[in-house]
Amino acid sequence: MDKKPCNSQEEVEVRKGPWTMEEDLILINYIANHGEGVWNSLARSAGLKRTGKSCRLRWLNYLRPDVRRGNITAEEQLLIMELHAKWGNRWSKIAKHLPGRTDNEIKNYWRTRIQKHIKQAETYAGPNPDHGLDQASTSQMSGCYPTGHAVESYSPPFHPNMDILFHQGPFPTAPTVSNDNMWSMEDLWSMQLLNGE
DNA sequence: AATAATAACAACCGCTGTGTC
DNA sequence: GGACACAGCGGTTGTTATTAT
Repeated sequence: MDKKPCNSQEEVEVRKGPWTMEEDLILINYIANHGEGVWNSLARSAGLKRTGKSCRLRWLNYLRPDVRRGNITAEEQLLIMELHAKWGNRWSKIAKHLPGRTDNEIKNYWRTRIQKHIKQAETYAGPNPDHGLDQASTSQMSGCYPTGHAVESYSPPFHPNMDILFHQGPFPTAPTVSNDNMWSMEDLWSMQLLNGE
C-alpha cells in the first residue's frame, strides 16, 4: 500500500458513466491473467481510465463469471423478503444467501418492485401511521419487523406472498430462467478467448 | 406517430471499518 | 496511536427501455 497520493493519477482523466464492451474485455482479460488485486493499481495497470472503485463494482456486479442475471424467481423473492425482514437493508448479507445475485441487484429489486407494492398495498389499506414505508422505510422497515421472524410470521402491510401481488401487476415474475436476452458472461469469456488471451 | 410518464437498471457518491506503516 | 489507503456497504442519481395517452 502506497500511502503517498499519486499526483500523476489525479492528472489522468477518469472516465465515468456506462462501461463500454472494450473496457469490460480489458478488465476481464486483466483479471483472468492477474487475478483480483488492489483495485486502484489494477485499474492503472490494466490501462483503464477508471477508479479502482468503479472497476470493482463493475466486476462484482456484472462481469464476474458466477453472476446470475435475469429475472428474480419466486423463490428468490420470498427469500429476499424473508431475509430483509430479518436483517433490514443488509443487502450484501442478503446477497450472500442468493448465489449469483449481487447486493446491488437485490437492492434495486427491492426498491423498484417490492417497495412499490408495499406502497400500493398501503394506499389500498388506507394511511397507516404505524407504517412509514417509503424511501426511508427500507432502513426503518427492519425496525417494523420483529427481528428474527420469517416472512410468514410478521405482518407487513402487504400480502405475505408477494408473488400473488406481482402476478396481478405488470411484473413477469418469470420463472423462465435468465440469461436469454442478456449478455451472458460465457459470451464475454468466449470473446475474450477468441481475442487471443 | 409523437410525447409524457413510469419502471428498471447501472453506476456513482459518501461513509465506515480494517489493515498497514 | 495516528495517518493513510483500500475494500466494502448502503443510499442516491442518471440513463435507458417500456408503456400509456
